[in-house]
Amino acid sequence: MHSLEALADPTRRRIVELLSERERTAGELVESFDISAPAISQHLNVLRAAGLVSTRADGQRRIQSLNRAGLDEIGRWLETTRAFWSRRLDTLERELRAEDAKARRKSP
Amino acid sequence: MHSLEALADPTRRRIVELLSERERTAGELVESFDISAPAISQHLNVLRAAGLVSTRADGQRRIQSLNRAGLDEIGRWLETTRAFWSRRLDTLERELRAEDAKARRKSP
DNA sequence: TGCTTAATTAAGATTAAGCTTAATTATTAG
DNA sequence: CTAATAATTAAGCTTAATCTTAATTAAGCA
Repeated sequence: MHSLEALADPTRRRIVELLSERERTAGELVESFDISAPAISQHLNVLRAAGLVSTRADGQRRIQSLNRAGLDEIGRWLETTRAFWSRRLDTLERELRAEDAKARRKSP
Repeated sequence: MHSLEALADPTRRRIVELLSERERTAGELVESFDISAPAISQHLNVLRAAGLVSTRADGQRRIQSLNRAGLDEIGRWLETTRAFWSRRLDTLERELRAEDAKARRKSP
C-alpha cells in the first residue's frame, strides 16, 4: 500500500489533481509550483513508485499521466474496510450521478 | 485535507481497519501491535485530528470508533479529481453491489 | 484513604521526508 | 561539433514524524 503514502504530501496531491485534468510535461508541472525542478522530479519518482503516474518520453520531454494501477490499490484498501465504508461509497456514488445528470442537462 | 496524511502511516491504517470491524478501547488496540501504549495514543491523536476517529470515555477506558467526517473529506477530494476517478468509482461500486448480493444469497 | 489499572502528556533520541544547489544525461538546434 | 534546453540523479541540510522511557491524570477497588 504505497499509494496512500504517496498522496499524503500536498504537492503530490496537487500534481495528481493537475494530471487528472490532462497530461503534462515535467516542465509544465514545475511552472505550477514555487519549488525547484529536482523537487518535482523527486515527487514524480514517488508517484511513479506508487503506481499512480506513468511517464513516457517525447524527445527530451517527459510526459506525465495518471495511472489506473495506483487507484486500484486504494480501491482494494477501501474494500478491506468495506464494512464501514460501503454506505459512504453508495452516497458518494449517488452524488456523482446527480452531478453528472445536472451537467448533462446544461450541455447535452 | 488531513485524512490522507493520517492514512499514510501503516500503523494508523491498521488501526482504521481494526476499528472498521468494531469499536475498541485504546488498550485493546495496544495489544494488537508491538509498540508502546504512548505510541498508539499518539497515533489516535492524529486520527482524531484528521476527523477519522472519535473517542468517548467509559470510566477509565477510552472507546475508539470510526468517524464519518474524515471519510467525507476523502470523498470530497475524490470528487475534485473526479474526471479521472469517477469511472473507477463506478466499477468499485458495482463490485460492492455484486458482493453484497452474493452475501445476501448466502445468509438472507 | 492508598494501591492498581487505563490512558495520556512530556521530553528526548533516531530516522525519514522534502528541499536546495551542483553535477550529469540526453535531446534538439545552429 | 558545440551550445542550449529538458529533465534527472547526487549530495547535503533542515525539519518533521515516530518511537522510547518517565512522569501525570483520572477512575476503580481493597
